[in-house]
Amino acid sequence: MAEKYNPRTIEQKWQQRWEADELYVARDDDPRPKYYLLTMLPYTSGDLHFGHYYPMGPSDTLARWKTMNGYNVLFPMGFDAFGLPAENAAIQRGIHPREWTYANIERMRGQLKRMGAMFDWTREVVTCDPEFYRWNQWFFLKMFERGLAYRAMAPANWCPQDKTVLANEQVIDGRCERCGTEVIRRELEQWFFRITDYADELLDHSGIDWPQPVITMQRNWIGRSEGVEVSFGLDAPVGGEDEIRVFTTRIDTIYGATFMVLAPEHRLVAGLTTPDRQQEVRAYIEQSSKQTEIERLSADREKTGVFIGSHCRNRLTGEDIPIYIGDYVLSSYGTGAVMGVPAHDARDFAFAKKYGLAIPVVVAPPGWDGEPLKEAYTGPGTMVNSGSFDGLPSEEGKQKIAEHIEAQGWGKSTVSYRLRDWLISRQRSWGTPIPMIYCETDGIVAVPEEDLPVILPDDAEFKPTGESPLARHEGFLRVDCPKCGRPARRETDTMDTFMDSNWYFMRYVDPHNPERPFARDKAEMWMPVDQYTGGAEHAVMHLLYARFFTKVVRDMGLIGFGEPFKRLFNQGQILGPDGQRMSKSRGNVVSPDKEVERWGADCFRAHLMFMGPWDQGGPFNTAGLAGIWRWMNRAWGVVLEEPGYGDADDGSTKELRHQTHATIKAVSEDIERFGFNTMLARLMEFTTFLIHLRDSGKPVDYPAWLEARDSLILLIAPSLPHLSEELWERTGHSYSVHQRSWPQYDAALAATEEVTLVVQVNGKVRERIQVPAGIAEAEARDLALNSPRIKEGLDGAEVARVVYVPGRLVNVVTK
RNA sequence: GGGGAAGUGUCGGAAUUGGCAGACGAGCAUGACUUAGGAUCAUGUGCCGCAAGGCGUAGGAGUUCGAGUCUCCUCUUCCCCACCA
Repeated sequence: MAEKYNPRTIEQKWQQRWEADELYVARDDDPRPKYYLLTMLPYTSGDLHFGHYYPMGPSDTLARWKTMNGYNVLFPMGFDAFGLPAENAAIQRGIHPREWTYANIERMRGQLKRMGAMFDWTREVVTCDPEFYRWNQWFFLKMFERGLAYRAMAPANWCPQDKTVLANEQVIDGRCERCGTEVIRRELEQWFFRITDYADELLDHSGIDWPQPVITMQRNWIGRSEGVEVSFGLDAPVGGEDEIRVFTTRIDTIYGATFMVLAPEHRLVAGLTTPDRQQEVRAYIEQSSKQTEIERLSADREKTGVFIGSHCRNRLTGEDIPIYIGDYVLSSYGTGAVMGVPAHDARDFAFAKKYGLAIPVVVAPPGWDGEPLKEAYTGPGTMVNSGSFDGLPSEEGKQKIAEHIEAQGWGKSTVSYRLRDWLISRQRSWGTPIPMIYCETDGIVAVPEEDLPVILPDDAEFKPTGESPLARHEGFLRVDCPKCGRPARRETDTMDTFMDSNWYFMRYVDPHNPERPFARDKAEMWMPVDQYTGGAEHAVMHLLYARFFTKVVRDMGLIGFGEPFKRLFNQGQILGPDGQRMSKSRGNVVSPDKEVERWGADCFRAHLMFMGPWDQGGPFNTAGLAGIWRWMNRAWGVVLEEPGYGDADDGSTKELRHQTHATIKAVSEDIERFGFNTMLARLMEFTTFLIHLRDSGKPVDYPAWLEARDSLILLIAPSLPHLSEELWERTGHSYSVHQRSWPQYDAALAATEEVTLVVQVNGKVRERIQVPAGIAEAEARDLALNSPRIKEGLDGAEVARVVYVPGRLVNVVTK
């Protein structure tokens, strides 16, 4: 009786040996073709949880499988370490965020190692390490030089009591989470990246193999719309401007524009407000400044607005229309002004109803009889009440009116994007300092490259005062102007942490380079990433920013490609046993550490893979774990306890070899398409087959058994790295199974010799006949038609036609 | 309101191009074994029916010799975005 399978001793033993032997260190000078497999790095929140385990097992399986297929695989890991949770934890515990973060990294690294993945830890990247974030600063300077980083006003959540900026998650029901004061939106000067310069290029996903839903979401996010920017005249110039510009995608409806709505923040509002309207307008603006994101979430909230006393001219109709302000108009989209066409826009319709404005129809719905509309008609139709354009189909009218407006010099066809420039300033202290200096004489001055990195101070005090520790840290704040040498002050804002994830994968190729973010030859050797895996929640933000940044780095001449990730895969999300997202407050958290301790890393990883398709996710259950456990023990047993060898009959040896090669084929195909659950099902079937053969008592052919047994070990190596290594050693092979080649199948042996021919009558299955795989059509038809059950089923009915699917099915259709 | 994904036994799920619905695993049932091991082995397990047979992939229609798969409508669930002019 062989020794029993004991994951605890085996897993620890091999993990130590692999590490000592540097088995998984990727070499730059390896002659094999490269394969860069990247898994999104974890945020250093504390413990490794299911959300981390679920993506890692399958990607490690891929990495090992690629290695066995002859690739020089780069499979790095790191830690996303900047961000608000560290600051909050620091305030709560009265320690520096660094301490908290590095302690978490220590623990998480240990947990990741315990998983037994082939991460190359020599390339670990930690984003809060000055050796990493100095290059964030360097890139920022380069972008500033290129005009891609600029400063502008932008609203932020502001707590008037604490005098601080709040992140969205710090605003609870419109109030500051600390002091409960009502939060207002306040304009602050902040830094932006000009991502809109790349909007059109970012819409182009050709040449990359990404899931269609992600591409669609990015396209919607960028939100390109074609329309016309057209101006409405003002009688008297206001602040030097004598018109109001609006953007519209429905220029065909302009004859129906009966009012104008400006965003409350629009620059012309003050000048256009008449004295008698001052009070009401001021009140409305103040109220809308208190609109928080949360309040704005309700789209079907009543549309409100205030007339500001002035009019502007619809140049096409020649009529003057009233000007309102309304908070449903956003200053950040289009021109911050909207022409109100109540008949053909649902919001404008509601607005006109509420304020008693006219609703003239200018695009007639099909079959319209001239009656007033009960709701806005937004579809195409025939132009009416539109001067010389009457009678045209509205699509054609769009074209004609646009031409007319351009000819008159009232506006032009243009493109508008939903995408806005990327606001990267964060009024936080646990992030990359923005390397800028403000000097009274020289204005905004960049920190000279040789002075990088601008280091986050170690001794900043984190106290719940609501004020940024950097702004209060004299040593950090005070600096001499690099240009004139006079006293100046540093920028105290830090960068959005998406800056880190923009390029961390580039740093992996050359993680310790002190001179550059990375050496060009190493970048060219490893990049772009061949396969990226991660959660779908990053479909737009991270994945769009990283694409943008890669194009910027390309335009800087540092790399020769513009797309960072050739293939993308989104794994699903793992939920608690109750189907809810796991969280401590719900009490449904299952600790992966405990499960690993109990069953071993191999078993736990395999179970997560077996639960269902990787892109699906779903509720975790421990029930099925036992199934994997049993299978692993059966595999252990069948490998180590041999059958009785001898002169086997031809049939059984042939069947054994067929099963072996068919399994290799199926497993290879499953892993290729990330079908880990079906891959494991195939391996279970193969294991059962081998056990039955061994226990049948019949003699088994020695070479065929060895082929089957070794194939089984090799096929489970990517998914059960420890168990396979142990079995490989115990069957007398030389270390390491993870350096062996993936088994190849013989197509002839893998092919089945006999198939089941399904015979139907009028689409209903009536008979199944075993036939040779290569059966000729005529023979199959004969067999089917002459089968007694079919004759019976036909019951004398006349055969109209016979459908034949080669090697599969005969369908007899009666009249 | 817009966009995306999905709905198959008791449960997780399987089903290359439309071609045997329910692989594999869990659970359950019966039996064997002899143990106290998260045992193992055998058999069974979609529903109705004694049976022959019929019915079955959220519901309804359609295309087709044939639909879990394709088309349309309805319902349900999950995710993302959200007044985009």
